[in-house]
Amino acid sequence: MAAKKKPARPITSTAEFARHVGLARTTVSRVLNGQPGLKPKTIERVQRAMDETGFTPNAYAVRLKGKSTATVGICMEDLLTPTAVKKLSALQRAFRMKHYTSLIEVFEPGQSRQLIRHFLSMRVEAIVFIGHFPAEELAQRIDELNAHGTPHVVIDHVDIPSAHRVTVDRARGMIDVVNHLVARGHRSFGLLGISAWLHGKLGRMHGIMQALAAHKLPFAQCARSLDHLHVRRNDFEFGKTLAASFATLPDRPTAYLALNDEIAIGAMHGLQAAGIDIPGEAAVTGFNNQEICAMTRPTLTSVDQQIDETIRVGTEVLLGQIGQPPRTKAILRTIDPKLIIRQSTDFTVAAR
Amino acid sequence: MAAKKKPARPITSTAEFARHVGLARTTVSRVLNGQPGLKPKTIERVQRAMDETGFTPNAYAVRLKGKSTATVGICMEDLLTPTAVKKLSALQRAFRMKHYTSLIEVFEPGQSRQLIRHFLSMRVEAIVFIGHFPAEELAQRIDELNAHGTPHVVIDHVDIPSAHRVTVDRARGMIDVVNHLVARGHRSFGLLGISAWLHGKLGRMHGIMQALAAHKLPFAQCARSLDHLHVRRNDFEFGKTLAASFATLPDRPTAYLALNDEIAIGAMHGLQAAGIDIPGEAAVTGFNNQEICAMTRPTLTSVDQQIDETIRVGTEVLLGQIGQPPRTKAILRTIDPKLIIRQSTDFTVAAR
DNA sequence: GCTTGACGCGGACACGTGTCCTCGGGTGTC
DNA sequence: GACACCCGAGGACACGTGTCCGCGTCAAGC
Repeated sequence: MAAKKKPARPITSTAEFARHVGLARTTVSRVLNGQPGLKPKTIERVQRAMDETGFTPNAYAVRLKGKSTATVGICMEDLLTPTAVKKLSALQRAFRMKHYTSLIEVFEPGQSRQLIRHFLSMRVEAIVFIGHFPAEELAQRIDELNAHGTPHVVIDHVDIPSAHRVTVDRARGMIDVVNHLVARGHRSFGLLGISAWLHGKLGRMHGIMQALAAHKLPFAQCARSLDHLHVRRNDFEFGKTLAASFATLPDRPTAYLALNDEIAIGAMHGLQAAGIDIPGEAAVTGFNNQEICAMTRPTLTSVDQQIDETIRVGTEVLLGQIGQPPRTKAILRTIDPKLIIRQSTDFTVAAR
Repeated sequence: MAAKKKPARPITSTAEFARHVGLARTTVSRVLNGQPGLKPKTIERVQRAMDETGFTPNAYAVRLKGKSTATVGICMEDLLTPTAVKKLSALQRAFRMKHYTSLIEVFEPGQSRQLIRHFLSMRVEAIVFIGHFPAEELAQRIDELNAHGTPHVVIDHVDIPSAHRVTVDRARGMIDVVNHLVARGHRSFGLLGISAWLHGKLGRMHGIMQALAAHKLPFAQCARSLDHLHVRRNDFEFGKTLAASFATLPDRPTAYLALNDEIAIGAMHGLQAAGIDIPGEAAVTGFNNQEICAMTRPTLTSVDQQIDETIRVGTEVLLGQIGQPPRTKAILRTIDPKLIIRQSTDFTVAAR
């Protein structure tokens, strides 16, 4: 097709390329940048030579000279959390649509300073954080960005007051969950991986307490956690282990609220292994509404994060800062989640 | 902490920064590049000023001048396939360890040429492809890279003869699966999403045929596919739909081999919904051995891709090309998968 | 007081590009 | 044949950095 020859050394500069085509360097440059006043035949000659030689202008030289880099940095908690990666995917697509290039890197505790410096040295126009991070370390990075005047937005991690944040309202999600379970007759709740340190008023715990209070159910008596018995993780095994512990309790709860779908599915597995029927003897809820929720036995009630909406708002917040004077007040936008009811809670408990 | 002041405009050049510190630009540059012959006190003065001002040298200017960009391009099929993202995660970590920066982009059919040009303009030292792509389009890109002299490696996609490739031996995986199922007494097999167009000798179909032949089981009579009845996808729903179709057959197979775990789990769901017991009345196998396999009911027998090993070999192949004369012969390295047996196949069928 | 280093200064060049400018050659028009 | 006009050539500068080199300054050692 295009590239037939094997140039021992590829052409690396416009000057060299222009010599190869038999034109002046400036002429080639004007073709590449679409300037007017050129004979169509000349343009076509350059195009063809580019295809043949595979020459590409050095982006570093272009960006050095040019005003804008059209680049954003994306800092990920990790690349293994499915929902975080989904957000990354949506975000990267959104930026590509707007002709921004994304630099994607993973936040390593203790190394974040270097990472941000790398982004800044690449002259990114903005930085996005996706996921949960060590709070004080992130807060330092945000303060530095604010001082530096680089726009940013933090998605999901909510307890950095000085940061612009976009997050699903997890409290709202848990309120919906609790209301649903209470309506099904449940009065005792096991918490799987949900702790009070999770993000204040928008956190899950806050929603649970608020909802229980609205139903005049005293939290201390109704809700129970066994997280402290095991090493905290966010995967199937953790849920399974927790469920095994709950199964041994004489007065075990009838409903189980998990931090995420993985823990919920693990918990279902653990409860079922102990001979407990779901949803007949125990209800279980997840969080994130991953596709797998519709494929478990029973299918899993879960809370949908509305990722597309989150990313839409996130890019809006970010692009709204570019080219604007720095905002004095931090932005906080919340997204309403959506409860998806499935079989794992589809059983009404007889009132005691 | 570090950044207290709010400079209206951040410092953008070493010259400006040097003026701010009260040193010569060259002196600052020598500090930044760790050259000898500097008073410790001077070094410390520069360090402190960097922390205070948040100044970072312009990477574009540095890379323009410097010899090596220490950058690799990673071209992903998408960011939604869990196993592909796992490979990305491992690969990015591996490169970071070797002080390479990764540029991560998604392959869009029809846009791949622009993408590779972008990588080349960023002067990447090598390019990795992860996943499955439109074959002829990828082949063109590989030819261009070969002509250009840019090292590459393709992970997973195997039917590009001119490309350096690393892949798990999927045929080997299916041979293990079939042997296992035959040993359990199965003689009839339903194929879920597995087609002959999948990659020749290393493809799944080839392994299945080879294994059946070894057991003197005629493929045409033993294996059956209903893929053509539905729109091909790779998710849970596709498996569920296929299973529903198989369930209606009077002489349905006793074992089901799925393209991946998602289809397998969907199929289990579909079969169970039709009242078919697993593994009592039907065996199901997946591929990829994702964590979820241990959490389904029953747990799912699957084939582990050995991702870490794949990535290890992949980086080895890639780094072996950098700085070397281009190889005349394409490299093909295969990784042996590992069958993980679980409940979904744990039942021995009575011989007919 | 003189010599000798140690250390920092500042000029110079190169990297590859975009853009502006002047200039010249070719073409078409009347 | 004279004129204007179009289009490309080529010189110049700037972008921010790394590096080399000669020069000045300051302090310590004799």
